[in-house]
Amino acid sequence: MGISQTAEYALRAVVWLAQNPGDPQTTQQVAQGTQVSINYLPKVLQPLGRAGILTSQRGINGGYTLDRDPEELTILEIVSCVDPLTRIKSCPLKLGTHTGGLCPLHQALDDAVAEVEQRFSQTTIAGLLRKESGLKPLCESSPAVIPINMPKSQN
Amino acid sequence: MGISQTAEYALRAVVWLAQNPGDPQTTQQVAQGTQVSINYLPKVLQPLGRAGILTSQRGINGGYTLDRDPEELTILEIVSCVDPLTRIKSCPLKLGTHTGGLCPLHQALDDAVAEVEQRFSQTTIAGLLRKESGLKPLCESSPAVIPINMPKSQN
DNA sequence: TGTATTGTGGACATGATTATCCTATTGACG
DNA sequence: CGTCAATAGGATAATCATGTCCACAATACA
Repeated sequence: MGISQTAEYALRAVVWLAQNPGDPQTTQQVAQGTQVSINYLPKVLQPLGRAGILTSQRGINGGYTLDRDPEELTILEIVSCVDPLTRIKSCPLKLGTHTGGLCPLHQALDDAVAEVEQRFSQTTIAGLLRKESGLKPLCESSPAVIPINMPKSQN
Repeated sequence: MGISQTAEYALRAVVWLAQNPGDPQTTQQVAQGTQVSINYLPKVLQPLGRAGILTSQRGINGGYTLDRDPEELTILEIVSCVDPLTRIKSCPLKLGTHTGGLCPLHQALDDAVAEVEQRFSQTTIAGLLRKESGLKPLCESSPAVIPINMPKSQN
């Protein structure tokens, strides 16, 4: 169990955009910077666009731009766009309709999810960028070196 | 994002077995009690058997028996058998080999997983059974009513 | 107005998870 | 030893997440 690939990719991309404020980043730029497949990345970013988290612009000098203040943008919002946390609202055994709470097992499980939700809602993108852990957010300060003789369309 | 179906099923089954200590429960009994498909349940329980959490006995009067003290058996152990939490050990972008820690993003994500792991390691099956929340762990105190004219092989 | 650049969206391929079913094997008991 | 009850394990299907590719639409710029 863990975070999905898609959510991982979305977070990486948003961090990348936050690190490059103001100038639109093409799919290729984001893909290289975040090590996400250039083919898959657009699929990941589209929901973020629809949610108003980023803006996409076609044509020359187009690309993706972060459309939200990183100080106000949380990990939770991004994750929710592409792979929402699933809280347990009612006992998954569809036995007699009990309107009360959850049984102890599912309460414990949901508590864990609630805890994660809480954490994610308190972690902003700006917070990540501020953090000085020796490492910049995406592990390297400069884009990956592009191998020479790079075949077509790899990320 | 959430817990996998398989892990859910495993937890339900273990709770069921803990509620029926001492007498082996057949696949059918567990499946009915936990509302898990009778076809899939054995697949879920096998890893638990190999891990020594439960014992399976074939033949007449056979079935599954919990082989561990519920006081010492945690949710984490069960989940780990069938769908382990994936901690982030090193930055998933395989850029330059940095032996340091994680970058802030992945540190934040791993912290969340660590928190869940911690919770799960502190929640014992016996603890769930003790809890008096009005509901018994599997939401009902008695097995589900079996519909008459039940077609073959449904759980 | 034309052309190069860039994201959009759909069709399709691949892989993992979830689920079903069938045969083999084990064990108890007469 | 034979028979019935029960799990083990493999083959297969169905579904969803992930990933690839291509034709199209939009945008900037000359």
